[in-house]
Amino acid sequence: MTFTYEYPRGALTVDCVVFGLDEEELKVMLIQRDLPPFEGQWALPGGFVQVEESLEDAARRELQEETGLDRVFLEQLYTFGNIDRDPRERVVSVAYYALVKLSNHRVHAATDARDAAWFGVHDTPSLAFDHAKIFSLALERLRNKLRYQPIGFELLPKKFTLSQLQHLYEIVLERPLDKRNFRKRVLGMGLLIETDEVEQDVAHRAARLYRFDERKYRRLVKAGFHFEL
Amino acid sequence: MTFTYEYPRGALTVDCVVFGLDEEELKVMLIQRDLPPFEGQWALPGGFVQVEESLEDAARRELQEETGLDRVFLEQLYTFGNIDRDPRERVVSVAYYALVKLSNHRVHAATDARDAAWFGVHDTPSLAFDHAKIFSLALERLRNKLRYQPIGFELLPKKFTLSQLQHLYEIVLERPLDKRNFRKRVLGMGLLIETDEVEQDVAHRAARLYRFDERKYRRLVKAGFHFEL
DNA sequence: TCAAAAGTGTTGAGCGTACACCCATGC
DNA sequence: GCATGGGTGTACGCTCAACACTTTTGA
Repeated sequence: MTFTYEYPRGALTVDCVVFGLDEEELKVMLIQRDLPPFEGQWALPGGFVQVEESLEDAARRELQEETGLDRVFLEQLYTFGNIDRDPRERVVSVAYYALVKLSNHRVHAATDARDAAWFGVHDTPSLAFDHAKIFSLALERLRNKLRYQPIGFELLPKKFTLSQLQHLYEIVLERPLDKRNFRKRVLGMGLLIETDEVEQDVAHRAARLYRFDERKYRRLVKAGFHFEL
Repeated sequence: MTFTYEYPRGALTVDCVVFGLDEEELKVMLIQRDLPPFEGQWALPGGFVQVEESLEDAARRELQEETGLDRVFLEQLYTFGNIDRDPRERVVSVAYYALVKLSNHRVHAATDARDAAWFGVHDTPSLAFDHAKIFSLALERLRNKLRYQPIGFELLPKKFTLSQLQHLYEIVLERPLDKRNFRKRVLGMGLLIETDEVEQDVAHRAARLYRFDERKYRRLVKAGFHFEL
């Protein structure tokens, strides 16, 4: 079966830059292509948008199919449409970036490690197509957005310590932060709920666990509040 | 002549939200459609992306063809890909927003006023497709971006008074600003070049004209500076 | 001389930043 | 008891916001 049009049409794809946070590093999920072009090279997960699915649905489907990731934070990044970005034909790609709680998903990546793996963001292999450009834009966006939107919590488990949160910011922004000032600011916003639990199995004083108060955040935003850290 | 593919392909369009600044108001350029669907309704300028042109080229070409605008500031906004956004078939649209110096372009809009016209952003007619959504996202983006990037100058003539600049900010942000604080901040950044000219033909004391120092701004950005107002 | 907008400084409050020590826990 | 990170308060400087009058020019 074929489909015929009066004018030539380019193909449309989605590509996803998936970020996860290791203990010590910000990571990105890459897959190893097993079809030409760029066979054997690493690339961002992604693929063709089907004609009866929305862009975001396509991104989620591809993530699911290629990496096993599901129900992640996903936001549109930019659309790449240079003529020669794919050697085969004209392909326009809508890029998304995703944030995942790596601890939840570590297993998937490991079991399927032959063709999907996490790389430190400073330690990526050379990428197929213009994926290096997409990746670097995503990283820049993440750094900017982290400062004025509470998206960092998407990278942490539901319950986390203030130190974990601080390390997240230090790792992504690549600069040290003062502990007392950080805690003052973050607690001062009133968006963290103190749980009655503490860390387990640590060889020192156990830290208190907090949750992000999503409901309260939404309410405050409607009232004109804007997060900043 | 026809073009045949193995899988069905959606169409790809660009749409442009063009902003201009009147003396008193922020305006948006709309065109009146003279083909179905939505014949006779107002819509954003835009059209199909050709297979051998980049997305930005397509946006510039459509702007030129439909509104006569040329060499404007243009930046990608977002890509809209819901399945039913076009009643005919699947159409994905890459939206751009543009900023123009309205004084330079007022003539074009006027001479071609049957099918292209400026509307106050609070006084727009109902729009075809999902263009109302695109427009409102563009407006939101403009308001945010104005605060931390020097894009406002794109809406003013090359040489402008500090009052014009302040009014621009007041109109777009929709709140009054203190004159002395505004001048202090904006001059304090050192990005305005004082010319030796003043306003002409005003019925009161003529204000000094300034230019934005684009070269210096670029240099500062490379050194880590970030504009904020 | 009047109208209309240009231009100009100071002060107080609140915020961000820098900084060091004791505490709790597990080994 | 010691190593490891958890948790806490203060003081200073700077930036931001509030605020009113004089000057220039053309009509």
